[in-house]
Amino acid sequence: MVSSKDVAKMAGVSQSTVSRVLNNPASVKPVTRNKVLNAMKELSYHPNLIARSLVTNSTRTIALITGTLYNGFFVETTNSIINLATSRGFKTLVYFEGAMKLRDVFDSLRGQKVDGILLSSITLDDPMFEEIKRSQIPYMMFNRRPRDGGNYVVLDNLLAGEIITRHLLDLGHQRIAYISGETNVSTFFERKLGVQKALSEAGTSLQPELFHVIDTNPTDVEKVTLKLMHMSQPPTAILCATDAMAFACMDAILSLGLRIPDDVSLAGIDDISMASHHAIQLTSVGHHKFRMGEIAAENLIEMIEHGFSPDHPRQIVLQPELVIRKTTGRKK
Amino acid sequence: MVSSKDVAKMAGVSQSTVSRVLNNPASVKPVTRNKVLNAMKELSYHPNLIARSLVTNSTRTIALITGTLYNGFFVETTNSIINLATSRGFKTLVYFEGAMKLRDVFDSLRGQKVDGILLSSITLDDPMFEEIKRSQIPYMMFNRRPRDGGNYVVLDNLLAGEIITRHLLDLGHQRIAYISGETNVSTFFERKLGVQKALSEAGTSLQPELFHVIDTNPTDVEKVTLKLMHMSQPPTAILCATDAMAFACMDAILSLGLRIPDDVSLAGIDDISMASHHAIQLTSVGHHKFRMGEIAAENLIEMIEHGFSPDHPRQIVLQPELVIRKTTGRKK
DNA sequence: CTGAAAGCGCTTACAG
DNA sequence: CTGAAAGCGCTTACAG
Repeated sequence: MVSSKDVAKMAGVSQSTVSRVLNNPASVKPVTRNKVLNAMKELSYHPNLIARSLVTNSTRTIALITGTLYNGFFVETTNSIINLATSRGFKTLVYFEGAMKLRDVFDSLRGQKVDGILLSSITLDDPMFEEIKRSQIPYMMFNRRPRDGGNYVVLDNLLAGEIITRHLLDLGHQRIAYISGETNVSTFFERKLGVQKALSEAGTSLQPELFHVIDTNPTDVEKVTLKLMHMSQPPTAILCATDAMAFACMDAILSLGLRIPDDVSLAGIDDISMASHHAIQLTSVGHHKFRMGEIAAENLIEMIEHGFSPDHPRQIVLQPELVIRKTTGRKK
Repeated sequence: MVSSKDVAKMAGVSQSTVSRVLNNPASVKPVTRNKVLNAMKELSYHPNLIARSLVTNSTRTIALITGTLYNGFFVETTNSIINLATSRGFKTLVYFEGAMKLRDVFDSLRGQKVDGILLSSITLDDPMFEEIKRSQIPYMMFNRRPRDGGNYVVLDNLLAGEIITRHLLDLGHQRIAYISGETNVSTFFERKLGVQKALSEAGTSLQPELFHVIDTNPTDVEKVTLKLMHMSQPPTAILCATDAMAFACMDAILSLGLRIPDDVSLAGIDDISMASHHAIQLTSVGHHKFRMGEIAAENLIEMIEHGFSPDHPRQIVLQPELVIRKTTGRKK
């Protein structure tokens, strides 16, 4: 491998000068600079970024710890995060939730000297939150947040749950099923609170046989959907805690030969882009245009470049918007 | 930051010994080893992987250069690639096609000392291909390949194009439109060849007014679909070169109030998982079960760990399977 | 504007 | 089984 020492020798200068033309070209005389530049080209020299990182203690790399791409929401955030990071000259190391324990990912990240961390994968009372704060590495959580404190950008999930439930109530639905993910996660915890709030304001409540907390994978959603629709008195509307779950739910409903919304109304939360496809037309509530991924990445990079104080956390809450499409209808 | 020197001091041993308990614990006496281990825990020591990489010349990191996640095909490969890499102890640096020039990505990768490269983003006559080979970095291409040579895993795209076209011909369609991506990319080049082959075997050919080569983004697909359906004599079937394009095409057809397949048949290529959703039911041809992403990652890691010879390239061609769903029907 | 020297935090022969 | 020394390829004061 050709090193800056080789370039220096060929150009007849010192290694320091080679380093300068790389990092502060204005500080070296044009004639010298050109000699160095030519030697670099001649030897097709590529500076060893590892060596540079060791001394500068910066890698221009961020880590993204995200929920699975089988959830279209994370496809969108992953896409915008990586694109934004790239445009700002950062590389992105991607980790999927569940493939490794958060604690191991985090230990590895410390050794790797990433400049910042973006994560969606944190539970309400996650013990890792303290460690992350203690590590002093700039971080930004998105979509989910710990019970209190920290830097994050999230949807107003309580309001989202409330709005979408009220929409179903307004259509005359009384038997509303709610399929949720585990409530040790802020999104599911808060969305459920919103659902309950809207129901109680309507003088009713979440009925135990219509409320299911499950793993969010398509198979489990399908199973519980079949169970619901096979009840002696099935729900007239099903609300899923995410659009990704609503897609799986829709798949199961249609597989039964039932029609949406004629036989059962269906709604989701997140308003991901596939929801607007003409073959889907899912009623949902979300924040599509606010670009949560970009907000997260932008704030993180600002913290990396301009410093941050733990005393002034960045807490951004996006307002949800109801988007009524074709999967919800008046109760017959 | 606490370094191995601090650990050594606290444990009363040399830095070499600290390094040994990390890399070859069996070679150090249990008593000594425990003293070191305790010191590490006490100081909550995390070895600096950057420093290690500088001397071992290995980063346990691979780079993935992939097409956009707005194409569901790449969602699936990205997901399986990162999961497989993680399970083998590799980190994954992700780059999206288009966000940076391939040449810049590649220059950056050299400096970063990634252990291997996985890329879908290469054109038939891409000048970068020579550079990649010359760099000696293990690499594996997937989905697309250069005109000749190299390590890759691809679908038999010609056969795929042929099979799906024959399916449409068998249903009695004669006015078959074909919407393709740029043919300087192997997938589109070969799929088109397959389409032409099937048509010519049926005594017909690709008619210029029904053949469109466009950028694969949804907006352009929708535009060309509208143009097609507004012809005085519209096609009775539309074939899209990828499922992702077919989804956009479907969206446009449905927005016109037309029914699929009653008014027009629609088919794609890739057989991505969303194609089987009951609200979509897209007829397609692909290799779903062969897990292209995993094959690519597995081969790359094998090359990294056991070496590779440019004289024996790894060239894997997956056989396509036709999956007839609900979007294609007999010509009326 | 440029060079010599030290140092970033590891690993790796080498010697004992 | 363990330690002292050198070195990986850069950058960064410091001096001139």
